[in-house]
Amino acid sequence: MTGRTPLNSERVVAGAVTLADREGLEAVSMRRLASDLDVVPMALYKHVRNKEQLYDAMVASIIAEYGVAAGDGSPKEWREEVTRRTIAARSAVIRHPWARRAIESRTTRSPAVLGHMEALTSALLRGGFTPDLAHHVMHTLGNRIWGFSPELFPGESAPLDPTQHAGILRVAADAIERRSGGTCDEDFEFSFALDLILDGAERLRASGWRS
Amino acid sequence: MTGRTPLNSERVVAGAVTLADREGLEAVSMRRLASDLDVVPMALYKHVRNKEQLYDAMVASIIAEYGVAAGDGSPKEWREEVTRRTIAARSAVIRHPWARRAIESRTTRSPAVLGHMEALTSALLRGGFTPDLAHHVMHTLGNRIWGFSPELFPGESAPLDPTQHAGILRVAADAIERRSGGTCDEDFEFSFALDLILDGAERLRASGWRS
DNA sequence: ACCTGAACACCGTTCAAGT
DNA sequence: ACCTGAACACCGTTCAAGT
Repeated sequence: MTGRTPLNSERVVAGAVTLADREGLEAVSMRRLASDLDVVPMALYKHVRNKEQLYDAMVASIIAEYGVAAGDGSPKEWREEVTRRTIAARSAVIRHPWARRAIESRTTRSPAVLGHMEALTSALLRGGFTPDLAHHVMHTLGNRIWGFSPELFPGESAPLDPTQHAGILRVAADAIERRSGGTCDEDFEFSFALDLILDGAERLRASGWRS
Repeated sequence: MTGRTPLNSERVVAGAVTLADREGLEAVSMRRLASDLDVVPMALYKHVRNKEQLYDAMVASIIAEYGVAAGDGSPKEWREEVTRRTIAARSAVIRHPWARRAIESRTTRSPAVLGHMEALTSALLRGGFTPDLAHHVMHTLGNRIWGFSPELFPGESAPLDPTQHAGILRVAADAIERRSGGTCDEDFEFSFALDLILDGAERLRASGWRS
């Protein structure tokens, strides 16, 4: 009964992704994954060199989802292209909450990573940006190109009580929480930031910016 | 000889920071820290509840450096204030390379975290931003308020060879690496992004932006 | 009352012994 | 040649036994 379906790297990686989706990244240990796959721990080492390389493969499989979600139809106007791919990345990262930490922990430039960066860069170049300016704009977009919405305000759940935090101003607490406008809408924040940055980029491009 | 200087929470946290500075965050284990402090592992639990709380304390001690580095003199014009504090944060994070991962792993809103957010928010409010717009601008600055410069291009060391990556365009590879302008200057990228975002913020403020 | 050695339930990975 | 149980060197944390 053990090993009915023979193990291969795809099954290993898919198992790791499923496990991370269900119980978080910290649940993904070689031993636990092996037991989920009904296999002895050592068997995994036939298909992945070590745990680091397993993480690499998990990240690659998530980034592959970016392109799929982006549709990849006919080439669009640069701004639409950048927006579409970035939002696609964001939706993949939202589907796999562990992906953010996993992506940030990687230090190797995988083909998947490069492919995504090239798609965005090419859109900017086609849109008339110089290589220099395109590079700076990519940096300004920063982690947002990976679909990360900076979680500025960890633990949003508990309301911020100024009386509990010595000296914090009521008006500042309100601004931090944006209590006036109800709860903070992450989708809105993401596209607000994207628009502000792309507006700035377009302005620099149009004015012929040089370093 | 063991326990010559009696242990206290400050010594525990300082020891953890030193250890992380020297050997990285992953070297900070309760057992290893205990042995560095010439103490039995269990002794640490008298001063920190568990490892999570030790991380909390390490992060708090780093964020405390932000304010120190920022000088905290007389109140400045909003843009100078935001820039100064953000750069101060960046320099602290550069001094402690593990800090970024540690800060991002925290989920509780500590007084140190709140204090930094309040200082930035207050500067914006004093500068004439509405609480709403101040909130959105904070989101747009994103992780940069913690001094993180998004490491877009992991493994920058090895030059990007287009012939090794199927289909990547030479011109895109150049833009990604910015080979034309020499190596990528992280300091320049950080202040370029900061300026672009603060320019955009100021424009929205001046035009009386409303959602 | 305080302190701590041993134990528990885990890790990632190696390696030698078994088929 | 392949597979894998046991082992190694670690974890964080608990707990009971010793002073």
